[in-house]
Amino acid sequence: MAAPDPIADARRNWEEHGWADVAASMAAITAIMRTQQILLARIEGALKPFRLTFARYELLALLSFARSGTLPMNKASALLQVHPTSVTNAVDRLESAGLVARSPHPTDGRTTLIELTAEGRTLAKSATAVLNTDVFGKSGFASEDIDELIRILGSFRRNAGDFTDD
Amino acid sequence: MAAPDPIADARRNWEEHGWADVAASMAAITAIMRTQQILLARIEGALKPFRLTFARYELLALLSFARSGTLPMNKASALLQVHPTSVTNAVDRLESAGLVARSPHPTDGRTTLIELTAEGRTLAKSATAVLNTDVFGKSGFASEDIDELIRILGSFRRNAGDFTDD
DNA sequence: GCAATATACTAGGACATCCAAGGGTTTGGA
DNA sequence: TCCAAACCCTTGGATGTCCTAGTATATTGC
Repeated sequence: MAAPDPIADARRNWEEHGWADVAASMAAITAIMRTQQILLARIEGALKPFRLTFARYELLALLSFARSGTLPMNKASALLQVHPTSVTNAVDRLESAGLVARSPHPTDGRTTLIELTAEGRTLAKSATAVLNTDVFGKSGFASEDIDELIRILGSFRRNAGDFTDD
Repeated sequence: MAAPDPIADARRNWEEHGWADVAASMAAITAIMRTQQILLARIEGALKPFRLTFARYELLALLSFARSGTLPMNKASALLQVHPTSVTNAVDRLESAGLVARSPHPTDGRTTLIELTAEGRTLAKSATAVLNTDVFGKSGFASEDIDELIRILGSFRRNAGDFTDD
């Protein structure tokens, strides 16, 4: 009836095959991968009733916090840290659902602005409430561990060039 | 020239909109998502010369550690913690590349065994060496932080039902 | 022994991500 | 002024993941 930890198994395999020096690092990275998978599944589950995926939700949330309620596509791509084509894809679907609208940039003909519709704003608010209550509010992390995670992962991301201190 | 941290921005937004109680949790979870994205990109980059993706590499590595060099599809699905159709997909491509082979289970007609070919075993070994040297060996995590991550994420995964202590 | 239930794998479809390439718009240096 | 380089978005293609069926094989219970 035992359900052993596949990551602990992998670590043992690494150690037994001459890679003991990187076994812990491998285990930590694999654990991050798996944790992300679990969290993403929870998030997608919470968003399902809203007919939203996490990618689309993130875009809606980003727009809802923008002062003007609009953002250029490339800005959204940079802030969400995803490929521009992923934003195109998300906007296509959100636009079909009537949650956002595209409009040309007033002065730069290359740029397209994304704008939240009233319906999009309402849905973003509802989805955020559910996400906060059902996922973030019940993450399963101890609160000291949350601070540790933010510190460790923040250090990693800064080191990876994800952002710089101004 | 500042490149502020998008996650810190999001956390501020959360706090300013009445969700201060879950803002830290949101930030930690978002950081996990982003860290996974960065790590996955590194891994895929390291595997590119081998014409392998991470999903396919994981399957090869798993097979290379199996005593007999073979595993039933359902076993692989359970150990990799992915959907059975994902394994079907990976095996299809690995089989096309001549790295694994399917064979019927000797006693259970429902089951298909995946077997590593000689070529697959060689490639797995080379890819592992590169991954260990270029990714796991240069993760960018402090070694005390690696232990912390393993502890925190291990606790989370156990809590999430990912595994049980025997 | 045979029908009902359970298990294993695969086919088809929806989504998301990235890369490569193409067409339109701006910008900046000759 | 004018054209090349830079920038922005979209299309098309490859992968991967999951879900929902559907087919085939095993196991169970009466």
